[in-house]
Amino acid sequence: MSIAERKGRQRAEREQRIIAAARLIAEGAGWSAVTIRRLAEEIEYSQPVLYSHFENRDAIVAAVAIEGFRQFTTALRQAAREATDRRSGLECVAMAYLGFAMQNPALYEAMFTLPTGLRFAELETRSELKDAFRALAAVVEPSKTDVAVATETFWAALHGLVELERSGRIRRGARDERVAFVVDGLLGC
Amino acid sequence: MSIAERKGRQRAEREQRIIAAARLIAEGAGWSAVTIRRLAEEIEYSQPVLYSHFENRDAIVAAVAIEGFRQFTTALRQAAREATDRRSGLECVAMAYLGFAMQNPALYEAMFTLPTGLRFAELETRSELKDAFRALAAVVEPSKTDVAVATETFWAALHGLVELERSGRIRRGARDERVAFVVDGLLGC
DNA sequence: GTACGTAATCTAGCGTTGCTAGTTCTTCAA
DNA sequence: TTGAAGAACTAGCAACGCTAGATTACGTAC
Repeated sequence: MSIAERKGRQRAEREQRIIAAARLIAEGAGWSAVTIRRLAEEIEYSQPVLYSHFENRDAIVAAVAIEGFRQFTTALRQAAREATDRRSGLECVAMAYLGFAMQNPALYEAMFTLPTGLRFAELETRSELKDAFRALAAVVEPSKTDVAVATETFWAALHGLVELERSGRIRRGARDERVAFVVDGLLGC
Repeated sequence: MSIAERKGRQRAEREQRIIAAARLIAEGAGWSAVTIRRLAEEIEYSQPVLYSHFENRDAIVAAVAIEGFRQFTTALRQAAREATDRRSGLECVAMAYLGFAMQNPALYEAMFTLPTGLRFAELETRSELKDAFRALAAVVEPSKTDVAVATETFWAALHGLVELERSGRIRRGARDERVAFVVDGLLGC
């Protein structure tokens, strides 16, 4: 059995190399630079090999996105741990959210903007995606109103801030004030 | 001069036909179906003709987006006119915002997601884009805090709700509750 | 009315993309 | 040693954005 095990291990390693290469290229030159040919060259295999790992290009983006959600959840949980009270909990998580998105723009794009075919808000939703939502819900939790609604709205506000700031639709620089505004709004309810 | 005028008129008409075709195809089959070849076929001219009107494909998307912003501003202003008090003003505009995005998904995508090279939050920002922001600011206006910050945050929350709802990341159906949540937050500040 | 020069338009094709059919090579068990 | 099964490669298809160069249409001057 050890031969089969070795093969499986090598295959998994190669798959990881594909995902890592995709993420690296995307972060350096944008997702349009992530082509099958470029990835094949990077892992030193021919193009059809990639299709034995992933159904199509979107599936590669999806794999990067899943990895991103794991890292994202970790970042949010750590931020929540540094908080002292409810207000600072919301603030820390909000700033961690924006920081993550700004420091990993291509990763965030894979997670939220690019077509990946990932399922959300459904039964078949992958655990990585549910965990991210729960990490947000954790700091919203002690709320009088519906926690699900509050978390969804909190999430939407943060996602909107990310997208509008990154596309230059709102001013750079007033980020702290806007976050404070969101937190105040949430605390008032 | 009338010959030159006629030519200019016909040229402008053809440009409008390109924009209309792009929008129609995008709304029916997604932006990936909007190819230069397809547009050329639609207006019954060869492909290079399109490049005498627009620098590249992105410029066509941008033209659709500009048209979208005009229509968008009109919709927001009309919604604001139907309001009786501050709360209903925010609610009406918020619902009009979400309604517009959901009824014209491809148009909204051109306006906010696709690369168009449009300038925002700058001196050279086109009037159509500034007008949309002002229509939002109008209902936020009677606020104690910084109106710019409040408007940007309001906008971000609405944009986030659109994107998360459309990509299926938050539940369908609880839209009204989330809008109420946003409005409550804004009124509390 | 005719010839000419400019402007408008088209044909054809380049380089790149995602993806795949068909072939060759490698590996392992009998 | 040999033959089957699996793994990987070569080569190429159709479609994409975009453009150089040939061709046609048209307004103007004689």
